[in-house]
Amino acid sequence: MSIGYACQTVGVPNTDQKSCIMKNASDDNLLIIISHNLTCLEKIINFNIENSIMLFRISSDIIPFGSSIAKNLPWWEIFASEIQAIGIKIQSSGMRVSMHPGQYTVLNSPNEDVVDRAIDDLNYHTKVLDSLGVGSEHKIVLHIGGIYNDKIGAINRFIANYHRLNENVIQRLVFENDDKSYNISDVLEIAAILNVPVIFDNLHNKIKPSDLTKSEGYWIDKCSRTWKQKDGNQKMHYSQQNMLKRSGSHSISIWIDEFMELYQSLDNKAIDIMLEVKDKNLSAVKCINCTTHNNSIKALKLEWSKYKYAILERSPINYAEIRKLFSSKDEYTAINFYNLVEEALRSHCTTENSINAALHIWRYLKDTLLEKEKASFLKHLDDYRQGKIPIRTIKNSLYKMAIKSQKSYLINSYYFVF
DNA sequence: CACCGTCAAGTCGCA
DNA sequence: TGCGACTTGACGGTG
Repeated sequence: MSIGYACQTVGVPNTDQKSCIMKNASDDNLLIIISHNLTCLEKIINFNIENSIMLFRISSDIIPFGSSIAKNLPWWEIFASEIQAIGIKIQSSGMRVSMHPGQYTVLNSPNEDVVDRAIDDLNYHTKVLDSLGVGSEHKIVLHIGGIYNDKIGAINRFIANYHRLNENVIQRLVFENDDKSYNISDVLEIAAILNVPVIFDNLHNKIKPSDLTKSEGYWIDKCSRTWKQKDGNQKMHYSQQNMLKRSGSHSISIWIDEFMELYQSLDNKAIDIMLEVKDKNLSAVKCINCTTHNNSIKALKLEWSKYKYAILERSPINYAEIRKLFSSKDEYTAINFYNLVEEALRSHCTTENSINAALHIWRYLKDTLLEKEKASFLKHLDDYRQGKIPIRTIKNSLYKMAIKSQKSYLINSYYFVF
């Protein structure tokens, strides 16, 4: 089983992709952005390897306007060596990557122009994966599309347009159930006709179920039969509803108890799980640590080093509780640890606790700083105490100081993420 | 540096 | 027929 995350990282320095608006999409500007984005992708892949994250979705925005304005800009030749180097890292580490055109790529539109653009978009996504040199188990995930008051007609059009796709696109294509139009049994029916693998998305299935009497396990098992040898392990998408937002919004983090219910229920643990969640790699590492038993103590202590100041800031009680957990000779589990982490992160910071955490970070930095920087920090702290500035301002300046002093222990801390 | 409107994309519900 | 909502993260401009 590999567990991964989509498109971007949280708390990993220098991995933020760039984009631009259409009016700035000159060849020169696009090349600058593409070069930057490829550098970011390489750093993300490095991070994934270092953290044993073996599943990752590459952002469709890696090449801005890749299926339109940049279509004839031969980025795959200009950056051939960079792309190849990234591809080698992916393959030699055993990582599996994928791409996922968004809701605006609609293959079954009655509008021919929209269909043409969808085909261009699928060609573009295929070009990215082909350029990396990765095999056909590195997939492109597509939704079926719209209904247009005639679902049968829309499905027939989808099938007809599917046959217009190039063979190299078809080799990578997989279909996913959505939360509005095509539920899991709709997708399985279409996929059976076209002999295409199916991704089961648990949250979409909760919002638009096909049959309330069937369990998630039932659909996962059905989907498993659509995956052939050349497609690699079965994949699914997993996410949880953010209870504070509208239906379909992804949760801030993957709450571990709920995830473990799914994990325990899986008959086939060889499935790969793509998490769709706001905290990205943080949840991926969490779920990996809770489902892997080798080196888990070492991995958990590393996690603790990253989470500790974010927790101190919110819940000194849980901070103490986790320290106790690690110092005890009793057996402790990753799940116990993450339950305490989650509980702390759901709490709010008091001014006093925020200052305390900031001072803990400050202790690591103050000896490396100039008098001017020290004075500035103390002034900031005073302004925060008086409610003149938000804690974010202090965190940002501490982060800059951590970068400047090359304190990797601090740079990697999730204190700066939350 | 913080804040917030805008941008891209296609569909669908509602005047 | 046309418009706004929906979604997403970064842009781009303001203060």
